[in-house]
Amino acid sequence: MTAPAEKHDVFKAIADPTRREVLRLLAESERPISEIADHFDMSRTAVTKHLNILTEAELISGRKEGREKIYQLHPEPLTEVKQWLSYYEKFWENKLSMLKHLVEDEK
Amino acid sequence: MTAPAEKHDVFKAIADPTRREVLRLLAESERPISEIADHFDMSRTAVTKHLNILTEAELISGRKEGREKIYQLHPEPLTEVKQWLSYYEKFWENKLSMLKHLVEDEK
DNA sequence: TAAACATGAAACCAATTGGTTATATTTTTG
DNA sequence: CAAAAATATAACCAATTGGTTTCATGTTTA
Repeated sequence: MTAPAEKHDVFKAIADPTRREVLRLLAESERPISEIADHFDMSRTAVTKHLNILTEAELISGRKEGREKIYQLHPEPLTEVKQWLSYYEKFWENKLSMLKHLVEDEK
Repeated sequence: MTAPAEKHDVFKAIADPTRREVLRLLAESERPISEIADHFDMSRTAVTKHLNILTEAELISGRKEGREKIYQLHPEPLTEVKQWLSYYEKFWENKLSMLKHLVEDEK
């Protein structure tokens, strides 16, 4: 009803350091595959597979432009991670407020 | 010099839905292995492996108490994910503020 | 103390992951 | 048009992942 049964969820997509680096590159600017691949010490084909996984998680999308395929960032799915994290923030916020008490007691 | 060369990084640790569920359970309260395992449709041994991975990421820790091993949550490493996310927040902040407006309108 | 309980550890397995090389297709460009 | 450029696709492979079953060990407890 809500999510379209995502094949690769965003948590798995960002689990790989290469894919996180791809996201960082595309945050700077959109890029064709070959330019992305140049940043890594692996084959273009391997990079393409990572791009496919990121695409399935809807974190990026590619459009064909002439003989190139240009990929761009779509950060929206990261909100799911942020929401998940927010549940745990209270645990370290408590420690912060405890710390705040300590600090205030010292005044 | 800083981090002790973590074998399993936190991004990989939270990539698995079973492990995220374990974290949620331990957020409620600390629990022995058998009680954690009762929540899943898999063997206790399989759950133990997930607990080991979470332990290596320092997201949980277990102490032996009699014949039980009690695990508890350590959410601190999640700050690494939060920091990573913060880099991308600027990209969706516009959309979030739109959402905030919607929520506030409902009050 | 014997049985039950909780865990640990080892061996094994299928599927997935992350990579490779080789070949084909489409699109410029000289 | 022929060659170069950019990508796509397929077949393959080793390592990792996520699970299993079996057996051993330490700890209560009846």
